[in-house]
Amino acid sequence: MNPMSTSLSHLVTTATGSDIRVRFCPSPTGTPHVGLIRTALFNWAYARHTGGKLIFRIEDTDAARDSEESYQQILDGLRWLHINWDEGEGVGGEHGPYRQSQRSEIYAEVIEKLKASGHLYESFSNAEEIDARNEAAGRAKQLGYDNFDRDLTEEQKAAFRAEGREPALRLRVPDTDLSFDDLVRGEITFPAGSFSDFVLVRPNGQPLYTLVNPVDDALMGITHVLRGEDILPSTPRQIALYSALIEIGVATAIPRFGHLPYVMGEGNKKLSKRDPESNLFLHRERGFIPEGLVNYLALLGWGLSADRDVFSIDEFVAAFDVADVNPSPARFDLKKAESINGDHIRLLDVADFAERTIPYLQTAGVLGAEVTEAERAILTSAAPLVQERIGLLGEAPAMLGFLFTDAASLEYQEDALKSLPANTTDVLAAAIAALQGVADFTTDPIQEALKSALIDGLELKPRIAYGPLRVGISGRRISPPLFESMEILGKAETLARLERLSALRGE
RNA sequence: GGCCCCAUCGUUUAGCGGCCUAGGACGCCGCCCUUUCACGGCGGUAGCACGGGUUCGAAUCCCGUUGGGGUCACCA
Repeated sequence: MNPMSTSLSHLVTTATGSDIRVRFCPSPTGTPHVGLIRTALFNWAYARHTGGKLIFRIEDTDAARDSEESYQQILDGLRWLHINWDEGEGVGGEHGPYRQSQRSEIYAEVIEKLKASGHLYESFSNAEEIDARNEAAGRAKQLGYDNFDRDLTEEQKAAFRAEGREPALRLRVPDTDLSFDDLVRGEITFPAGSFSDFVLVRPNGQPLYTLVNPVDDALMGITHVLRGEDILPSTPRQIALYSALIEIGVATAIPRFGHLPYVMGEGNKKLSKRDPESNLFLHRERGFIPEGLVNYLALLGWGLSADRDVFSIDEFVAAFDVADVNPSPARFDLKKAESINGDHIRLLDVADFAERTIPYLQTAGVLGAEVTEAERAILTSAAPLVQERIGLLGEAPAMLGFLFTDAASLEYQEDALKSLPANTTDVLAAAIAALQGVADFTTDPIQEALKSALIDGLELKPRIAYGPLRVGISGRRISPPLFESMEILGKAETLARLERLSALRGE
């Protein structure tokens, strides 16, 4: 470390184990993004793993963009994924209120202390003036603020006020290098001059995120800040603020920071709110189950072990350590996510699986709001048949729909009809004749009867023989296993369906 | 442009100096199982960005280059 750098390491928290306090502090704007949820998940897992606490705070200081609806959606999403918290909105705690919009007096007090101690100063420069000065000085204008107002005299300030201008408040940052030891990236140093005095309070007295976020973390005793890597460049400023807060007695220590890698979309860009895959609820609507999505999200920048990537939430918590997070960005791969989800669906207890398909069947109109005993019985019989062939619960309606209708209303899919071979009528006739003779209408006898009539008798290939039957009973080319499906439908219904298709073909 | 971060198969991840002629998973391609589709099983495809060092030995450490990303707001 060079002699010009400031070592603040003695001010950094030493909290470990159950003294660890992490937080999730979303800004309620829009629908929850999977990247946001991944951040929540890692914070949660770290708290649970260490026995520490997770604090849930709402950063609603942007009245123009924040909405109650978005807040409700965040709650909904967290609850769905079983992410709970120990302190904060909804559960209370000794550091409340946990909504920044309700903490104005607290900020006002901190601002006063910061002003009194000389850490803040009045800045009258506006953006145009800053640009103009940079240009005049031959400095790139992207360099931003030049600390121009640091040493304004009282006369100069009075002159600005006389013009009717009101000052913003900036923090005086140290003119030295600033380093910190990132939990996922290791030592990071920002050279002196690469970060400048920044605005904490608007001229109208409104505190900005730059102030309230660290102040709340300090007041709430946050020890570990796990957040997206997009705010990595602002960390030196925050550390500067922290050291000021410690001096005035508002903070006791600087937290440790861990910057989580981005969640990427297609190409080389961050998964944007515009990308449908970024929408948490879209995944739920399509039939991701919490176990599957949590597992996949955990895989974005972390791994359980060298040879396993399907694991339970408990296993995740038991093994998770932010130090093991991979610093490079991860791409959200829907195919892989669905595969993981399918594995979790297969892991479900069959009754649980059946229960979870109900909302999807209702949304699709396959089942009504009230599920009858008869429907439930059908679902119970059919669940094992589809559980191992879908990756998303949203596939259930298409797979099971035919079981909840009758011969007259069954709809045939166009591609299914097209797949019918020329001798369909003969196949159907032979199958009907064979099935009429089956007394015990269960899978095995059904299979035997059809095999002997169609495969042995007519010498058909299974594909040719059973294809028309599948279309006849399900209306689709793809369905749960045929004989089992016939058993569930029952003899009369099965025959009625085969006859209807036969009649249709006879026309 | 300044500053910062990142860099192993198409994707994700293992690897933290010798176990690596680089392992797993998804995807893709074959084959098997089979009443369709799946599931499952077997096999295959494909990667250490480049260049210098350090070392007996480098995917692993250091430096540089290149590439990608982020950030430079009186948004959060």
